[in-house]
Amino acid sequence: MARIEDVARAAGVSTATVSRAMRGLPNVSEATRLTVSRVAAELGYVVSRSASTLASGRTRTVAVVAPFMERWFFAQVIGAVEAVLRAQNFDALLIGLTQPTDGKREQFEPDSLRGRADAVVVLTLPLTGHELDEVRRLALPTVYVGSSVPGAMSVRIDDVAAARLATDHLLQLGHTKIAYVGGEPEQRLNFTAPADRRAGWMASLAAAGVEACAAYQVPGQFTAAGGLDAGRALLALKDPPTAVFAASDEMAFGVLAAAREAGVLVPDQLSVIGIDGHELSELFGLSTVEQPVARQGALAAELALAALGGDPSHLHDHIVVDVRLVPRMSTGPAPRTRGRRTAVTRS
Amino acid sequence: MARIEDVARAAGVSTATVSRAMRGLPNVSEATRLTVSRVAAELGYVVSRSASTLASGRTRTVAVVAPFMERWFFAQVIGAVEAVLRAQNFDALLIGLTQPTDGKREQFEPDSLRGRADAVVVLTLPLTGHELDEVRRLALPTVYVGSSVPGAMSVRIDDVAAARLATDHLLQLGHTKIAYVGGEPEQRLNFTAPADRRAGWMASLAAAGVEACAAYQVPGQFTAAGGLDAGRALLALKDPPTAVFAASDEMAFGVLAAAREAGVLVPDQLSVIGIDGHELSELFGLSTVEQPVARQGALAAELALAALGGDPSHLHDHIVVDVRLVPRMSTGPAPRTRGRRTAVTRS
DNA sequence: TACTTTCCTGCAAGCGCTTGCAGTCACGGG
DNA sequence: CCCGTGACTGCAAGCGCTTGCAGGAAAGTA
Repeated sequence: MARIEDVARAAGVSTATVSRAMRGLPNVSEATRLTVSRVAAELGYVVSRSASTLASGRTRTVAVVAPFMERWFFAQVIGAVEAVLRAQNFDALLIGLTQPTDGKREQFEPDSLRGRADAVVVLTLPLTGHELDEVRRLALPTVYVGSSVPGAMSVRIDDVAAARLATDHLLQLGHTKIAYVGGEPEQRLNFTAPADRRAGWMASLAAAGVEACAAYQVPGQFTAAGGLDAGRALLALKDPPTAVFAASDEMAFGVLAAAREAGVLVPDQLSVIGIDGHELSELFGLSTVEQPVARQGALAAELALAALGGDPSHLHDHIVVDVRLVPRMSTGPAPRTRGRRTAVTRS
Repeated sequence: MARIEDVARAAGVSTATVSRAMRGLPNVSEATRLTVSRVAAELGYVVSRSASTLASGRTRTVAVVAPFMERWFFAQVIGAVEAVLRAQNFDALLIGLTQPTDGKREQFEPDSLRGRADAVVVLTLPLTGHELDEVRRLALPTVYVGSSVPGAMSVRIDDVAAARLATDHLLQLGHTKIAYVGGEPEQRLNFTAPADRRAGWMASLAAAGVEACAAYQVPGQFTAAGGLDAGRALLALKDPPTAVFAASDEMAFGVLAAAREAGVLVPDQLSVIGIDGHELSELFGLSTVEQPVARQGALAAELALAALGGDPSHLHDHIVVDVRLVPRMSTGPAPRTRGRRTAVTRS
């Protein structure tokens, strides 16, 4: 393939000039720039990323670190990040942290990013303190999505407020037996979403003078399958809740399925609300607290690029985007009857 | 950061030996290898990817090209590809082809991959002939997922057979008014899934002696929203179908929503089946033709790695993975009554 | 006219690895 | 005792760009 030298020779200038012309640096005359880019195009010249990186120290690559990129939220965010990066001719290097079967998450090796990325976008990830330190030590612009870490940038929603919004909605409908389906109790340093959402649920209940029964607190792994299990467990209780607040729409779908399975009518006998604004929540009539998912990804990418562009003004931004309650048919007034519910079996 | 020279000096060997030792090449004594790796670890030495790439011409990177990485199928595949690559210490470079608002897909520039990836995995993508040629010209191992291209490797399902399977299922239930919700009629060279699935549908009907009514053929953009529109259109017909075969589960969800919206009972008045095996299809009782999505991604990555490993035996593999029919509650016997259906409104 | 400035451009020294080729050393066979 | 063999290791020439510095021409100033 054509090298910069070929272009230089063909254009009758030095490689230095070609380099500068190709990158739009200011100290190149317009005439020269035109010649160079024409010649480059003719020769099909493409700058060698590795050579350019080696020489300049810049990679034009942003690492996107995410667990479970299969999940809706992550896929949306990654898509948005990638789009913004691509528009600026930056590359997105995907770093997935798949959970091996032994249950322990694969160790994240921030060191391996050294020299491979100019910035890092970390999606809601239960990092250990050690890992956080390592990321910090990389000294790369870093932006967290879905959680905030001191000293880095972040984009997120107010999880506590979002959870309160959802729970308040249920309270206003007259519910008092409100369950929470969330993540693992595990407390990783910056994996605050599950804890925060639970906190919001508790705060909301407390403000209404309702007791947060421990049995109404069920883990759902943030997956639909987990939500299904959680829903089953809740509906099997002696005194089942009349409403469920799931910390994600995917878990809420699981709860809906559990209800259908048990012949429990939604929303007549059970109200369900989630958080996310999942594409399918509208179709399935799931009430939810919608968050701007793609926008968070785009913002994260923009923050990273701004930092790379040398703009230091956002280096400590902690952007909190707004959420909004979207009531749909999965939430309704609390049932009047106080007695045991009768399971109604369909089909 | 530590350079290879620092390690060499500290270990008392040449950089050449360090380089070989770090990569596990055979011609290094075990003792030396141990010393080198110990010293490297102590110094926190990390090989510079760019220098190594520049010198060797190998990038240890596989480009993953995908449209809409937000969609379920793509997210799953990408996740699987990434996991396999990471396990072999390869990087996944995400190349998204977002559709700009003007409707035309962003031009894919295979040339830009030159020198940035050792192999390419292309996910079901409506490439133009020109783009296909360019990819071919890259002379990199290329594997297509979801479609096959002559001269490259591929992993896919038999779309025609999958569609027949779905349609046959409906026929066996006694349906004859079977609609097809698919993609755009647009015929891109290797974007054969929509056409193939439609062909399967037609073949199945033909084999059963049932006419494939043109009005029963509706585009659904392969999205839930598109499926909703399609479902609405079908249900608004003078003579609506009693069954719908959607070319993807996401579209099928849309059809289900349309039915609910119209008060049409599933499966009593309308049967719906999709293709995919979407995570939520089980929860929502959607009958489907399940395909091993993650496995296709993993296979694709493995093919790419095998080719990079110098194994030429798979260079022209066209792997076709099996699908299986998973009947659920969204499909049932065709309604007996031949007259107009009465819309039943719930809630 | 002589001297700054301003603008462009070229020189050449790297950036940090990889690898073909040429040793070096210890051994065993002739 | 000499030499062929293996098994390692080191030399040094790149890989294809970027960039600090210096040179040279054109334009402005005195």
